[in-house]
Amino acid sequence: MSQIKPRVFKGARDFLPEQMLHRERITDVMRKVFKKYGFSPIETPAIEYLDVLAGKYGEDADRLIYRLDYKSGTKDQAALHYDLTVPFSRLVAMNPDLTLPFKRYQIQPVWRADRPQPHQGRFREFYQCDIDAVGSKSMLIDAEMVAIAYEVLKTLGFTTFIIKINNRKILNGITQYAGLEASMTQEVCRSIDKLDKMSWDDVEKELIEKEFPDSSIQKLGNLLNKNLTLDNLSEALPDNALAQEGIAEIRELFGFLKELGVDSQYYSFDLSLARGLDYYTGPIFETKLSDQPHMGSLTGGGRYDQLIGMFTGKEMPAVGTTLGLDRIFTAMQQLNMLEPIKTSTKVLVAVFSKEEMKNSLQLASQLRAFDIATEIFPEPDKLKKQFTYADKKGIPFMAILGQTEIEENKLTIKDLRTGKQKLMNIEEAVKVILGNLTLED
RNA sequence: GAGAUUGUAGCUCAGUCGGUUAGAGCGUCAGAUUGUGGUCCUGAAGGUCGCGGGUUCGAUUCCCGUCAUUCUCCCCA
Repeated sequence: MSQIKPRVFKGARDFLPEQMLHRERITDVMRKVFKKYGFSPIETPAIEYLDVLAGKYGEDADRLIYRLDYKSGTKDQAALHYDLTVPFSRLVAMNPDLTLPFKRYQIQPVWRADRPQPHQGRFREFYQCDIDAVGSKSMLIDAEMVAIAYEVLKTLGFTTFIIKINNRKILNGITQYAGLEASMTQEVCRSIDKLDKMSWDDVEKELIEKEFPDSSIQKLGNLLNKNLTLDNLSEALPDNALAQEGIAEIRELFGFLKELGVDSQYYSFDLSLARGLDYYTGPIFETKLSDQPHMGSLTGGGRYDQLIGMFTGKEMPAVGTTLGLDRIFTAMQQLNMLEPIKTSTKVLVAVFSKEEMKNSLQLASQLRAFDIATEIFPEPDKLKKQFTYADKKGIPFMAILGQTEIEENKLTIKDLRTGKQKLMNIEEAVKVILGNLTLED
């Protein structure tokens, strides 16, 4: 018989319970925080018409969209969504009667056809956990994006992250100040972006290689060869309306962050942050781990006031951010933040014989009525085997209900972690399993 | 897309300066008084040495190609 070699698609992964339990916990934290700020869930199809997606992200990213063979080359060509922001914008365009501001969250996988790099948390299939709000230009919404990212990461136990904040308007202003075409912003940003890894001298060399005019490079150098604060930058560009507008926005945003109670050691203005996606128009943010520099950004987002207009012809302000589940999960693995766990079952009810099975089933029902995650061994078997099963799965308690217990109308509970066990009634057993009572010797 | 790295048991890796039956640890399974696991002991199963070709009396080992993997750059969640 011929066999097919089982394999997973490159850059995609299977998740076993020991991973999924953690991933679910992470998204549970997110959902809770998202809802706390008034965001409501939506979902959009994994598949979209190519023309909905194409031309929104920029040339490089467009190439990474997974196109589907189905009806290739026609207007109806399909593709897997590359992110959740563009499909969401499409949805907003198709639902003009949404009550504004509309705040939604969306947790779904997205697909990108680039080279996987697991160590950096880079995959072809990965989950984005998006929050976006449309219909308001208020910097308070932008601040909420940062506040939510902060709260989620903090709750998960991260201590070394930094949310970098910049503004597309400032970057455009700098390009303008350097006497370059607006279309060059992307290229300038690409070099500016490297300032967190390279010195200005090295970036300058690169700009020379890219054949930027000397005068422009010099002007860029004046701004970039030192770590500029927002105030320094403002003083350096007194006549640049674009940059000043961007600076004012960031100041307002920072003000809101302070009032929202976000600890200022976890965010900062960073001129070297230059997010590549084409659709950003205002503030942009990105989270890095200072002790995991190889790891890609954990979160990223920004304001995109023009994107929805590409579908409606009418400008509609919007801002959002995405929390990268796979990045967060991978970082937590690498930082040993995840306790090994294989199951959420709290107790395994042993089964002695066919006759005593109904007693075991009854006990299981009683325990479940107390919301205790209970498993029952599916058939009578040697106790040893049932213990081994519980031990391997990491189930903390065994409930033993044999002839002796049944006669006394009690049961034996054993804590597999300590090895202690005791004959008791059901009420007592519930307390022990829930951790409200400790087994004594 | 550019460069580098590695490919031997389910996993992590030894090893053969080219030579007969390729090893270990962990894991898996089965035993040691049929109401007690995780420690210990005994035993067992499990490998076309990535694939194709070349050199050779002989290749898992050397050479070429190929596929795959991982890492760095680029970019991103």
